[in-house]
Amino acid sequence: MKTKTKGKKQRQTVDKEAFSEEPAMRKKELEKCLRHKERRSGGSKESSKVPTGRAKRPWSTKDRLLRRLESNERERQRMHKLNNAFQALREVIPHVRAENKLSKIETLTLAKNYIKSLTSIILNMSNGHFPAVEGMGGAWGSKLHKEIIVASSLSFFFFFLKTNR
DNA sequence: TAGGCCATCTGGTCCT
DNA sequence: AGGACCAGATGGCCTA
Repeated sequence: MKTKTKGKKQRQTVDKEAFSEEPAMRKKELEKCLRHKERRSGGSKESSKVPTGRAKRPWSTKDRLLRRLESNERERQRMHKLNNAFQALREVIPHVRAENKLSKIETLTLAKNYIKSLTSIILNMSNGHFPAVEGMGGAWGSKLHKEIIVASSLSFFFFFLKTNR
């Protein structure tokens, strides 16, 4: 059972704990999963994806379900990590809506604008060359990131020298 | 009540 | 081979 923050909703998850409980419960969850699966596969929209060439695994229905549940759990953990990262980002972005939690899209947009602002501030302060912000693509994650840190440090250093003379 | 936002499930694909 | 990543689907909660 997972509880969402904000008391928004309580969602029933078919997790391994439930799976390993008493047989009646286990059977119920199994049936629920299979029903859900049938509903999806028997839906109006047929999957247009080309089946992979990978050999079919000789797993029983139960094994398949167990692996599915494990996979679900991993995916849940991954999403939780992603949400933690979003939360960490929210906490470092200055914004006016302190009482309302920023949505994910708002967080990303604000972060982008914030970075842009800081970059232009650094650029103005250092008065030197700085790589163009637009069109840098993947470089943001590595090379440019280091350059920003170096530029920030230099800017701060020069600023410090000027103001402490 | 419609629309926005979100968590979760799921199956395909990529990567190690 | 198996885990990570991704995108689509689904359904719940909240607000205007």
